[in-house]
Order: sequence, then structure tokens, then C-alpha cells
Amino acid sequence: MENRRVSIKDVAKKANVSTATVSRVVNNKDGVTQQISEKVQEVIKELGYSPNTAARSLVRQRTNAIGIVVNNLHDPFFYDLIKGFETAAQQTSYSVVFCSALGGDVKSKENYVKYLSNGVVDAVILYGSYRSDESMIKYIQDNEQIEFVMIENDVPSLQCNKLLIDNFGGAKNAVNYLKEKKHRKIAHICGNPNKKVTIERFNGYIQAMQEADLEVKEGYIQYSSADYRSGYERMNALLDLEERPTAVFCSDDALASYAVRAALDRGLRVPEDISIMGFDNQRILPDRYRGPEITTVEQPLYTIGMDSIRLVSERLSNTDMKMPVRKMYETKIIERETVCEYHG
Amino acid sequence: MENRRVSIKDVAKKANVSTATVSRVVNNKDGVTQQISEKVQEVIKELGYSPNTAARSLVRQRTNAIGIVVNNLHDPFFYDLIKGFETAAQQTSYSVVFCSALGGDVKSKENYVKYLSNGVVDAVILYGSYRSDESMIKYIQDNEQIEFVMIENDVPSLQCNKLLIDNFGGAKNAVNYLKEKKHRKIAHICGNPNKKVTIERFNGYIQAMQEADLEVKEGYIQYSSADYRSGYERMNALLDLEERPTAVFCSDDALASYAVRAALDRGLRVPEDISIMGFDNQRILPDRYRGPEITTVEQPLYTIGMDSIRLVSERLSNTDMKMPVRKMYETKIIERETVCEYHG
DNA sequence: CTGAAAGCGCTTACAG
DNA sequence: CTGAAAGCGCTTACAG
Repeated sequence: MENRRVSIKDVAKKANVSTATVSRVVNNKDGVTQQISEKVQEVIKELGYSPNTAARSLVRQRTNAIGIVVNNLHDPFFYDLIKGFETAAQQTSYSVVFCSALGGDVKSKENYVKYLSNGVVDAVILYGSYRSDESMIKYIQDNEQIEFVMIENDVPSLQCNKLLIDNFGGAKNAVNYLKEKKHRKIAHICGNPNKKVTIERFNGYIQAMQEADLEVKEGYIQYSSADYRSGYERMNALLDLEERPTAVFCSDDALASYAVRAALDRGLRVPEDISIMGFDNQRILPDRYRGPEITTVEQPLYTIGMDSIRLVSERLSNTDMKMPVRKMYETKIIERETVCEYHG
Repeated sequence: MENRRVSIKDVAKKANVSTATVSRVVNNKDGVTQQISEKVQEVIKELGYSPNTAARSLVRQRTNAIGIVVNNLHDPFFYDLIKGFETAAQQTSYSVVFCSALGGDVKSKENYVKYLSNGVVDAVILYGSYRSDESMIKYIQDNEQIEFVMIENDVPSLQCNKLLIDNFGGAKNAVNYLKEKKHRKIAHICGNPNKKVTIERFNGYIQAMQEADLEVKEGYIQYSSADYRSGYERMNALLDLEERPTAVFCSDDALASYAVRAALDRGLRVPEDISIMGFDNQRILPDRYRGPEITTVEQPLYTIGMDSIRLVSERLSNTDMKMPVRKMYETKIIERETVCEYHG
């Protein structure tokens, strides 16, 4: 900490050359005599010199780094996404850094976006869609000189790259799948009300029910809180209904895992007595869930993680690709243990 | 991307003041007329200016950021650690960024350490102890002008901060716990041979066995590969032994989860027929483990995550704390479902 | 209270 | 092939 870092000047002086020459050998530019180059490299090793990233970024107007920001990095929900990021990161020459805002802390998330985009990275990848993100969105809008990719957040006013998931279609498919299994009384437990995906999936449920001419009975729509644990009470509310549903589609797997617990705790069998379906194909469920494996809708997070980094590195090297990319990823039903055919 | 970012010069020109003045209002320094300050702020808002981090870091010789590097950020093993980092991060004014090297990729890890320490952060926190980390360690040695904290890696030659876990003692406690439960035939499945903790825990096992005058019988020590799934075969090898152990202490929970699977698959009951113990208190086990909950040794990763960030922010503001900190964290036995008393 | 100037540590035309 | 100089975008003594 105390003794100043060794700078390019130090090695220039010691090697009896100009800083320009040192810079050339550091960057492997040709036009330096073999002999001088060797001498310089020797001094570099001796002094343990390595170039200052901030200074370099400043003059190059390029950081060669990519930033990712999410909420709750610790959440195992991100397992596949992060793995995708890591895998692509390893294959690129960019350094990639992750930033995380705890909970739904909007201010902190916005600060990270600002921090990153002001000269610490060349591109930022943003996961998630909170309805409270507006001021951040506004900031991004005003700073379009950096590459942005929004994952799973379709803000119409934003001209940046978007990697989207077909939540609406996925939810419809879930309901249709339940319908194929002969269920008619299908309920829905909505997810975190702050997240936009919740609405998209809710709309998918409604639409599918309508198209299938299935009635959404009184009480069949249960609104959970931001805490997925509330899936437990919501399920209980459903089970208390006079006209109990035979299947329930939950907005996400964490919620579904709690719904299953509730059913099990009431002595019901899942899926024999009630079918339960989730969304996400989250391979790691919260709080040591050990019930039956949850039938769900998969979103391809691993692929999206990979694609986002690749997209950004391509765009960063091809300065001519100007139009932002917009891509929608399809979902897939994963059949497991919590849904079976209804025998009425 | 195309149109240059707005710089301090742009706002200075537009506001008819010097860049010095703009800088003063941006940094809330007093000595600027109310009137001028307001004018400048107006222009800043209008132009959407925010200061460039790289430039600022360069002149301040301070980045106000902390970097963390781990292997396999996606691994749910990090749940508590990351949560600790996040929590402390939220309470500090530093920006914290995570970097991850996939697998045991030493080169990539080293590159991240270099990248971060060359002017992108003021301190780097490093988790983990691979025996292959030597060249990285050497680099850190040569660059002690930045704050480093090594978590769970006691490199004697390094003069940096160290937050250590008492793996040796924890392993001893595990064996003693098993002994209290009347087990005499206690075997051990070693962990990833590339990690130093494996050795420490192994040594703890040996030492405790000796002190308790318990025999380490032929075949009682099984060496797993770097893949925790090999816990399965290692357990089978143990169960094939003529003199079968009645308890096995595994080097980590992931390994233990596979050991349990192996026992269960052979029709044995856990713990009635064989007791199995892990290490880590990893709350999320791999591959949808659904066996009995594993009795284990907890390492306080949440606390360590918090402490490391706090430590570093303190040291960064108190320039006089020169001696690096070295702290050892104790472990704790967590009793769950995979160990019971032996009735011989 | 305000600005001109130096400097943080680099890179890169431009001369020679 | 090599170096002097300008400049990236800031901040901060130093004058005034």
C-alpha cells in the first residue's frame, strides 16, 4: 500500500529507454529491436511491473471488460445463468465482473449500473425486470454510448439489446399441458408483484384459460407476496375453496415448492390428489425442499447467459453492427413428478 | 457507442466555468457560490454528465471499489459467503465486484487478480486454496501495495490479511463426535486432492483417531477425485471392506451426499446401518439430493464474507493499520439425520 | 470564490 | 527503430 506502484516511467528509466518503447514491448507491437525488447522485458520482470488498467482504459477509450448486474447473486436461481456467463467469459478475451444488489434494492442496482458504465466496462448486461427500475432505465436511456443488454426485461422505450423469454407463451403452454391432462379446474398462484414476469405469466394463464373455454372460478387466482414462502398460504387458500381446483399453475418453482409443501402437510398426495406446476426449471429449490420433483416450464438461462456475453463481445469488435438485437427465447415443458392426469 | 461521452469539459464550456469548478460541484466541495453551483448542476442534468471512473481513479489513486475472486461463482456452495459479501457491501460505500474462474482454471483466476489489482479496485478478496495457485501467490507477493485478504488459504510466505477456518480442528471434532456416539470403526473419504482443505481435514481425522487410540484400518482412507460424485464409489469401496466401518467422515457435504446415496442404493439405512458425516454445512446439496439431512461441521462463511469486506474497508480508511490481520474461525457441529449412536 | 496549470499512468500519431 | 509530446478525463494545490 505504501510504496507507490511501479509505473511505466520507472521501467523506462531503469531500462534507459522512453516510455513509448516500454509501452510498445508491453503491448507486443513490432518495431522494437530484439535487444531492446529483451532488456525492457527483463526490467519489467525485475520490477514486477504491470500496466495500470485505469490509465490504459482512459487513453484507449476501451476497458476490455464486461459488467453484469443482478439482484441477489447468492440466489441459486441463477445457477444456470451464471454458469452460462462464466462459460462464455472463459472463451472471450474480456474480463467479466459481476455486481449484485441485495433484495430488490433499486438504488444500489442503479449505482452499480452507473459505476460500471462510467469507464469501468465497455458493456453492461442486466438481468431482471422490476417494476421499480424506472430511474435506472432512464439513466440507461441517457447513456447509450455504452453497449447494454437487458435480459428478460422488455422496456419499449429502450433502444438497447434485449434477450427476452416468452413468459406469456410459456404460461399458456403450462395451462394447455394441464388441460391435456384432463384438468378443468386450474388455479394460478401469482408471483412477486414487483416483477414484470409475474404479469406476463399471469396474462398467459388468463389467455390460455379463455382460449380453452375454461372457467376461472372465484378464488382461483391467488396473489402471493414478494416472498415465495407465501406460496404456502396461497395454496392453503386454494385448498379451502369450496370448489377446489384439481391443478394449480404457480408463477415460479420456488412458489410451487411451497405450494407442494402445503398440500403435503394437509395430507394430500401430489400429484394424485392435486397437480402442481411451476415455472423456471430451477434446479435448486429453497429451504431444503425434498418433496416430489416439480413439473415445470424451462427458460433457457444457460444459453441466455452465454449468448449475452457473446453478443456483446461481437458487437464491441464490429463497430458497424448498429441496430440493437432483440431476441425472444422459447420455453419448454419439463415433465416431472407433480402433475398427473385427472380422473374425474 | 458512437457519440463521445459527455466530459467535464463539455459541461464547463456550456456553464461558462472552469473544469475545476465543475469538479468542485460534482464532489460537493464547498467554496462555490450557490448561484454558480446551481447553474452547473443544471447543465450536468441537461447533458446527463457523470464523471469517468477511470480518470477519477487515476488522479485520486483510489478506486473506491473492492474486488472478490472465487472459482465457480455458480456453485451453491457459496450461498452463505456471497450473502455475507452482499450484506456488507450494502453497508459500505465501496462498490464491490465479483470475478469468477470456471473449474479450477488457475490462469483465469490469476488474470482476474491481475486485472483487478492494476487500478480497478483498492483491495481484492480471494477465496479458496488450490495447490496450483502458486504463480498467483507469487504475483500477490510482488504486489503488496494493494490490500489483499485471503480467505481459507494460509500461505506462510504471504504477508497479507488472512481469514482462516479451523479445518484441522473441525475434522478432529467430527471424529470425536462420532466417537462419543460409540463408533470405533471410523473411515474417511478425502476430498478434492487439489484443495488444501482436503489435507487439513485429513490430518484432523488422523490426529483425532490417534488421540482416541482408534485404529485406522486397511482401506479406511478413501481418496476421491476432484469430482464430488466420486464419493459414491468411495463409499462403495468402504462398504465392500471385510471389516466395514460403522461411521464415515467425509471431507465435505457434497461428497457426503454421494456417500449417502451409495449406502441407500445398497439397501442400507442411514444412519441406522451406517453413520455418515460431512463438512461445510452447505445448505444446498448437488444434483437434487433428497436423502436424509446430513450431519456436518459448519464453517461460518456468512460471517467471513461480512468480515472480509468490513476488514478491508476499515483498513482502506485507516492508513495507519499496517500489520495484516490473521484470524482463525472456529467450526461447529451441526447435528442432523445421518449420524446415530452405534449399538455394537 | 474561481481558474490556469500540473499531473495521475498510460498510448499513439508524428518526427527524426 | 526510437523518443518527445500531446492527450485521455479527471482533481487539486496554487495564485489571484
